[in-house]
Amino acid sequence: MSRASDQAYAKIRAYLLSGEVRAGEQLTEEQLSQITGVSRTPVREAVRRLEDELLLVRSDTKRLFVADWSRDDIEEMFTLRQMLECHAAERAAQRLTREQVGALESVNRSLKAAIDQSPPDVSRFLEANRTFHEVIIDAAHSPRLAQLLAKLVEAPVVLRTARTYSPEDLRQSARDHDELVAAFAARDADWARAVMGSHLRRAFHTFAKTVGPATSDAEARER
Amino acid sequence: MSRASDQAYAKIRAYLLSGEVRAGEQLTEEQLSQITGVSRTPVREAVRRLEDELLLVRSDTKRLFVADWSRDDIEEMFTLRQMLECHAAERAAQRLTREQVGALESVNRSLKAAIDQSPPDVSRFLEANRTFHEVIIDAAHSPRLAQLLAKLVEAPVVLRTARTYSPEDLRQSARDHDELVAAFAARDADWARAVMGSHLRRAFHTFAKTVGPATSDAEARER
DNA sequence: TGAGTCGTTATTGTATACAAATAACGCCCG
DNA sequence: CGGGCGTTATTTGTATACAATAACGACTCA
Repeated sequence: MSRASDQAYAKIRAYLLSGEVRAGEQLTEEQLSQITGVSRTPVREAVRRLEDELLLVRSDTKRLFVADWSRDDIEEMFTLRQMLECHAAERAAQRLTREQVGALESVNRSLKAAIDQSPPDVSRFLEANRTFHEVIIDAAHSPRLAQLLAKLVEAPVVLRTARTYSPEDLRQSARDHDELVAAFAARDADWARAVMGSHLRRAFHTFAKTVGPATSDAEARER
Repeated sequence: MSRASDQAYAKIRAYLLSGEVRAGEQLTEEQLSQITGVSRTPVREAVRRLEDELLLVRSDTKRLFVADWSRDDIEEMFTLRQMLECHAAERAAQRLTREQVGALESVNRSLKAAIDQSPPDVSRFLEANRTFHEVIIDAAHSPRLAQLLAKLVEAPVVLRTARTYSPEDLRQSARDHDELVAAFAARDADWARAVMGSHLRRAFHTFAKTVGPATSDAEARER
């Protein structure tokens, strides 16, 4: 993408995740233009991307607000991600080359190395994790699937960056990845799908523990 | 949305579907600005939406081209839509109110009326069909799911508008809808999912008949 | 002849000024 | 004192000029 609008995108995103701004708060393009140091034109471009990722939302009259993700929103997002990424794993199992499986192994070695440091290198872990899932999605050879998933994956990954992971959570992730690699090496699509499913569903619960309890549809409607 | 950029969006879309322009052809923002009668600023906004819907694509150097949907692209899209819309049907079965089920029945009556005209009123059929699926997606109470589906549904529906449907295809659609209503009335999520699955998969084949034969991954790579 | 480089033209990206729409405020009237 | 209404201020939307970048073609030098 273009230089200024990319820069704007990155800065606004960082700003949203920094905690300096509360969910539901109004922002103006002018403000963001000052924060990012570029004019409103690229800011508007960046804002549209962030709207698409649901980090920003617009009121019915086009005013801009920081999105407010409830626990239900997050669960919904994980559910959709699981559905799509299980499909990706299934397709990938039928299409991954030997080299790509090797690449997955290598990425996962890096992921484990990040865990084994003390303290664990969380950002390196997240990076390796991201790459691992990316290779699978690429191997699924489904550009639209990749595009849909990109949207879903972005939001929570970033919300997550600030969170603390228990070493056990990290190790379990690594074990899941190992099992995925085994399923891929065996070209067993069902196995791959199943492992991916439990991997992501567990990730949701790990994530949800720090957010709060579930609400029923009826309760949700009251808000 | 805003007046000029909406107008630009509608006009460009109509232009793309009119057949005046070939797949793969390059377009410039300037051209589109002249066609739509608005300046490049709202054109750029419209173009972004159309890129998102994959009716336009950009080269690596940001030049703009008319997207070229292969049969494989279309199949991929239908597969994803099926996955998501089956999920929507399942959720809707657990959430639809009596009134909403009544609304579905009513919409489907209108759909049948459109078929029974001679000649069948295809645009009325498409409109009723669209509404029918919309009610279901709404009832699934999953805004992100709705958002993802909106993207997938848009492209083929519009490509389709010019096509001819056989009366038998239309009647089969109506029967599927009837069965979906029955599944919803019985609150049987599995049934609803299954019917939705076959409904959409058949729609794909009906659609694909007019496009051409499938290609293997290997053949696809050669292009 | 063919690859590489420079200059020209076409196209996209950004800044800015202004127009339109919307919210906020205060005023008047009941 | 409260509610509707008009005015002002804020915010988003659009047009336009200019800057940056990429494609194209001609020319040069092996």
